[in-house]
Amino acid sequence: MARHLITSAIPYINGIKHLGNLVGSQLPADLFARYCRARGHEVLFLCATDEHGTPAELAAAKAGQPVADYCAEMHAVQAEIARGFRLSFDHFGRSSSAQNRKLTQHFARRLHDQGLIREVSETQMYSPTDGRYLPDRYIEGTCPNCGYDSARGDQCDNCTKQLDPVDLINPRSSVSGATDLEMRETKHLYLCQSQMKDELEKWIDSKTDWPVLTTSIARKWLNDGDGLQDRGITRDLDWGIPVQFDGAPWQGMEGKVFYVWFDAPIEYIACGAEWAEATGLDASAWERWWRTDKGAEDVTYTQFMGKDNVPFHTLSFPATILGSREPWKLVDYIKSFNYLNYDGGQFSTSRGRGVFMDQALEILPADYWRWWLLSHAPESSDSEFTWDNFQASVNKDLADVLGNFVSRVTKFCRSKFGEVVPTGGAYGTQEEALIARLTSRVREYQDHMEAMEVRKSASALRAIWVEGNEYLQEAAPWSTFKTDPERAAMQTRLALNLIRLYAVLSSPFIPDAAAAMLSAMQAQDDTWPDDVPAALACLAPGHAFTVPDVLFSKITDEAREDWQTRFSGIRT
RNA sequence: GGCGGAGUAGCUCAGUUGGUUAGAGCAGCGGAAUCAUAAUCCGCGUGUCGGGGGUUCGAGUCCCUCCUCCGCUACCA
Repeated sequence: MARHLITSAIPYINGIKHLGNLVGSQLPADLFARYCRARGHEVLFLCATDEHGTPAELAAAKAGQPVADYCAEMHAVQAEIARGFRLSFDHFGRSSSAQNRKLTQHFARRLHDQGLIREVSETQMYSPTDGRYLPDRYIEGTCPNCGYDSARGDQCDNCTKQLDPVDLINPRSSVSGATDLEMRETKHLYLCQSQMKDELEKWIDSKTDWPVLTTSIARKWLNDGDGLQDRGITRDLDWGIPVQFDGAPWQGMEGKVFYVWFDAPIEYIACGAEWAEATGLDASAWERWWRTDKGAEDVTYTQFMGKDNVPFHTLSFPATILGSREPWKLVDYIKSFNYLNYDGGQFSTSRGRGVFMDQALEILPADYWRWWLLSHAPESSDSEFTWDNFQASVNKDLADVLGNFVSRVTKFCRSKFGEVVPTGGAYGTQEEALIARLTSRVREYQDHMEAMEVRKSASALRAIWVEGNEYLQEAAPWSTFKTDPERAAMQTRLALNLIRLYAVLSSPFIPDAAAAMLSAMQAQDDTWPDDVPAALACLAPGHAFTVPDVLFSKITDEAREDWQTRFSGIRT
């Protein structure tokens, strides 16, 4: 039995995520976690909300709520949706937790003690009306280059020229519209990533099995321009983890907080501590996952994320871990994803374009989405969601191939033998051949799952389902029943056992349907079929079962057209 | 602008270090079967592999160039 620590990129607290966000991290992480558990491995699967930063403050202000209340509420909303998608986190934490505050301050102090933090004095745009410093992006004005009057402080959307906020003509706050902006001098802490460049590069170079998408992004940041740059890790905000020495004052840093990209990855670790507390365990329970001096030396740590998060997970966070000179667990494998596009364009949170997680669950059960998203996961390149493709894939794979298999087998048995596994008969050549094919296909499925090849895993699983229909077509128990009832009994018994086998194999992808199949078969045994012939003898002659309701009803053309229209515009 | 990714069958996508007639699923066409959610199974693929040029005995794969789309560009997270 191996030990797997699995984390999904932590979603930002600001609003409900869309399907592109889901398929890029949480869902494949869940697939892998469920698979590892099914294979009998020990798993700790963690995710959390990333709660700090300016967007959270602004969203809270817009909602007329204190930011802490807003985050608590949104965390509960996201947790509920995660449950709806059957994301099997061992803990869904919060980056605003006491545990993360403690750990983040601890790491900052360690890095400071190692000489990896320096103070930088810089000037920043301050808005007295808003009572806050404004990130470049929240300053608007007229572009000095093209005259566009809504250029942002970091870049002009019209001519794409990169800007500095001081370049803008008539700058104003995009938060309040205030024009009384002033430059103020402020001090910030920088993490000296440049000092760690060689160490990080060596570490990346050692990861020869990582996907090119992951390492190429990391190398680009390491070597682009002047190489890896030091990075500011503090901000002038109210909402965040105070810049302090383990709770004691940090000279000159009063009123400042850590930047979200410093504290968010540390939440992966803190989430373990939250999990231990929530389950009534002591610190050693999570430290044996996270500290190589306290039992984590045999842990395999896998992170899942979209490609936009790769730099922080390959460079900034490892710099924090390595720079602490403490024996924290470093990531072993990073699985990164490209983007899922929506019907010819991007999913867009700000424009409300596409399908959001809450809306998806309102119109269809989680398994439909899980199956389509995973079987079309954007692994090697960006991929595309269209309603036509979604309807066709789901109807064919889930309703016709798998769902109908369960129906035809259980209903045939009920009509000929009753709702019990029939007795009599012995395997012939068809059955031996089927078992040989299944054994090989199950191995193929496992290989893809272990390699985290999501689409290939889905395709291998589907091929296993198809084997059942092929067998039935060839064996034709409805014909043999007329001439050789014993043989039909054996064929039907085998087919019923296939349903149980499919439930076990399919549960990482479609947990609800898998549970319904097991329940219909009245089977308690859900152990992984390492031995296919044995697994197909699990339901013995005389064992009672029930005919389940339709597992997957089909998506009608009317429904598809309705959704196509409903989700084409702006979310209200 | 710089960097990165992508462009393969009507659709969604595979194509490992260049190597025999470029693949899968869906859709489509033909057939079989009638247990089942009109669900299944079998058979059927000549597609300028974005355009052009080059290297090679051989290029979807390597090099150059052009076109198109997308992402990132360090204070959005």
